Amino acid sequence: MELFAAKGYHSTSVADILRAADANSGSLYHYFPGKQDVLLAVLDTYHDGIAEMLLDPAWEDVEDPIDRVFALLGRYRELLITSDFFFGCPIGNIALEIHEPDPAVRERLMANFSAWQAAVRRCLEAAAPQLADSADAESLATLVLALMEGGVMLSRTYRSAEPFDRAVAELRRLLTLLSKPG
Amino acid sequence: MELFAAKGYHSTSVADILRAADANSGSLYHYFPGKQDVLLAVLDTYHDGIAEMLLDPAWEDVEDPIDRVFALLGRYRELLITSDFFFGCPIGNIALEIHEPDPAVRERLMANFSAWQAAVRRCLEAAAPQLADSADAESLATLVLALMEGGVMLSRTYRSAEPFDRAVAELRRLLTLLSKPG
DNA sequence: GACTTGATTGAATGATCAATCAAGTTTCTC
DNA sequence: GAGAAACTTGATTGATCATTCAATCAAGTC
Repeated sequence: MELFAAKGYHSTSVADILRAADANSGSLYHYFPGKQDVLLAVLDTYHDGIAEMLLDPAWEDVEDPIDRVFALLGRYRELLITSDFFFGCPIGNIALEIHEPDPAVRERLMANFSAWQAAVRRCLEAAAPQLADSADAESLATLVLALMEGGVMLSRTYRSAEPFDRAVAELRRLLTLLSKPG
Repeated sequence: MELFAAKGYHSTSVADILRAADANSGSLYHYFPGKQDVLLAVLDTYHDGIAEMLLDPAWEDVEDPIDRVFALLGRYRELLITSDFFFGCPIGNIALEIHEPDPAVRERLMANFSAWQAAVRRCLEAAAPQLADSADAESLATLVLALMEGGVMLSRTYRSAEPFDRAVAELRRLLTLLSKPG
């Protein structure tokens, strides 16, 4: 079902899904009204599994909230490297691929983005004591998400971790500058 | 020819192109070997016209190099708003849409990204006297590009300028923190 | 053991796609 | 102005797409 992540929505034919699932078209259309509903189910699965599939593994050995932000970003870096820059962020891919998204699709995309961003925001709120009072967790979390999506896009295009690493390095610098002295 | 920006590459059929160009299929295939070569020509046009079409208009009344960075970002914000969040960054769209890009396509995408980033880098280099010595123009320019692409992606999905504005606000903060005191 | 229900099969459908090509028209060349 | 080259036309092709559907099958239920 993670074909959409690899090939995108439009480029993944129903035949591809059937082959991957080892099923027949009739079966698919018995369970799903159409191809888009398969996408909805995939997006819901992502959303429901963000903790178990993404956050928990990334944060297993990381306690410090700021380190957790970078551990999360590290997951995406790792995915880029190990897939030879083939896989990026599945949500981001679909978000840019579907240009006039159905309300149901857009709703799921937003929910996924929001859940990711909320996880980062909670980290930054937990790190509030270490940060300058003027630091805005919500706004910073948006920056982290935008930077991750953009960084993944660039690194995938260049087939090099360098753009991603540079963007993350500058985020590190921002958070360092926002750290309370002492 | 800017259909690709609106609908993306795959979603733009050759028939769409023909209708927009008021031409027939035979004419198109007289000038282009195939659909992908139309995309290459569009990407080259973007690349060749980045100064006249994007940078010059954005910077007409802006001299300060840091202000120019934000004026450039403001262009994308404006495009989002005026198109009712329909248009984003055409290069970013295609970069994420084409998952296994032909080398010729990928080369053009990289060239477009690099030209954009170089323009920002030159601004930051011109602003070097105002900035802390440790500021890295190349790395910061990558951050600006990633942030723009990610911010546009989010704002398009949410159909709200808020994510874009938040990411830009945090960039502003970073550059403020990097400014030399006095 | 007759009947119902839900799941599965895979060929068929019709739409759409990029690309082709033979026939026609314009423009250029001398 | 004749002939060649460049360009245009639009119907056509074959591939691929999402979707449908009549049929078969397996597992309960009374």
